[in-house]
Amino acid sequence: MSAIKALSSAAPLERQTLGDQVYAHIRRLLISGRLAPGDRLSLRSVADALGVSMMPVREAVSRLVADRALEVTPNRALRVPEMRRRQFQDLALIRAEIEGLAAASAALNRTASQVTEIAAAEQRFRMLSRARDPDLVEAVECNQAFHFAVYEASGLPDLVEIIGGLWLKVGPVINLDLRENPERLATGSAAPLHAEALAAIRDGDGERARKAIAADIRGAADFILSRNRLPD
Amino acid sequence: MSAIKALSSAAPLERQTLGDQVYAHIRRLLISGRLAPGDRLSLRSVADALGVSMMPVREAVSRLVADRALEVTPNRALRVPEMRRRQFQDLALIRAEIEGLAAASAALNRTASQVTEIAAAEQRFRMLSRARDPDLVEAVECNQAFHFAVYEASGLPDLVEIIGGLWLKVGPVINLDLRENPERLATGSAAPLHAEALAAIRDGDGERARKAIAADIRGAADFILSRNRLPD
DNA sequence: TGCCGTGATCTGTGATCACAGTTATCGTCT
DNA sequence: AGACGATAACTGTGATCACAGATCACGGCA
Repeated sequence: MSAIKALSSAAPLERQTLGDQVYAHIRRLLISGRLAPGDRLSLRSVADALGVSMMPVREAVSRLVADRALEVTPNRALRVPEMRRRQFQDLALIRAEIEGLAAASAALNRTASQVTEIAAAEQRFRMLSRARDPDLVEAVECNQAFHFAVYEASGLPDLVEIIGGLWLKVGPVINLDLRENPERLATGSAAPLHAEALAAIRDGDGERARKAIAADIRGAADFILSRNRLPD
Repeated sequence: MSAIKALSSAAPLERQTLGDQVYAHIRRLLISGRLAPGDRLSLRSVADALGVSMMPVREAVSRLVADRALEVTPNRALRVPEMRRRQFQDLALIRAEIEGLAAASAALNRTASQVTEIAAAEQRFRMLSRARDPDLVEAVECNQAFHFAVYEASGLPDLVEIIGGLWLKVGPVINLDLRENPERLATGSAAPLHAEALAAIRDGDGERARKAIAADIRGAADFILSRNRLPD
């Protein structure tokens, strides 16, 4: 009996179906901006590219369509949705509020190890934004790592999931912009606001953390809106 | 050419696939509480019950699983997730903030016709909560209609969608509770808080609307938590 | 040269089959 | 009678086939 106990105790074992893997793959492509608004896909081409059958792709795509991260037009065309200017503004407002809530909650509920993790992510991003010729893909990933380190520290997994859905929508726009305006990394106010958020979370000051994260989100959104690359 | 113009102007034509219909069907069952936490389903039984093949059900279920409205256990069992006490508390906090934001936004952005629609929904709910032997299913639907009339008036469809996902999670718990404690309809503070929210939205007072909706949500959640029917 | 019909090709959607793994049932043995 | 074990039924997952509808390119008519 002890052998069985030993096995069962070491088996969290959440299985990864092929559909889950395909979902994670396309999701990464979207958040990192490698799939840009307007890009078209097809179930069969994705299936061939990933070396799987059409079924797991269908499962993954149906989830992404439900998330509004992809859309199926009435013409049966599958593509990354275009984001209208108005919608991008609205999403920035929503994100500032929701991610601000997560940051405030993180300041109140974070554990010590979470603080060190956030600090490490903040340092990585700061170093990268000061580098002479920063790797943009890495910068995007570092920014994401910092933000979600904060959000995870909120202790509200349902909230983190909602934020993940929001990033899935704005990811293509934000990262496509960063790729075209790399100077924003150095000149933007992201790095100091991250440092401010980290300090607030360390001090347990919820309102200060909320304001820092909200300002970070609004700053990036305002920059992109000023470049006016969005339709409408 | 004028004939073509006449045709194209009258064709929004968003098609409803079978998968969409099955999704909407199961979603209604969940939000109205007819599928309770712990209930088990199977793809084939649902397909047979709805008279369709297994495929549309798979598509609908995969979306609901992504929404955490259903779960597939490692044993390949498909069921409505149990909600832990802590998660329900967290969701109430999140809902108060997010739905409060929607209410505040509604107070600032609502149109005249939206105000009349909200007022109509408020009146229907008030009448029903005062009735001697109220139809519980209808009461649940009226409550939902009022809340979403408010949220729609925010002019933020992305926010409404997020709230829909939250209701999908808490729906089974809330409506199961209401079914077992029908007296809460009359004794609870839902009706006056709805009236307060309506008045605030009519006056364009965002903060008052936010507080009223947040209080409504917290009131219902506190009642359910006091009944202590949730595990953990 | 410009426009429109037409067929080949590709699209997502739905149905059916195959399979490995689990659960439940029933018969058998002690 | 009670516990065990084999077998049958059922589970979600994945692959393959079928189909209606849409797109695109090519060719013929004006």
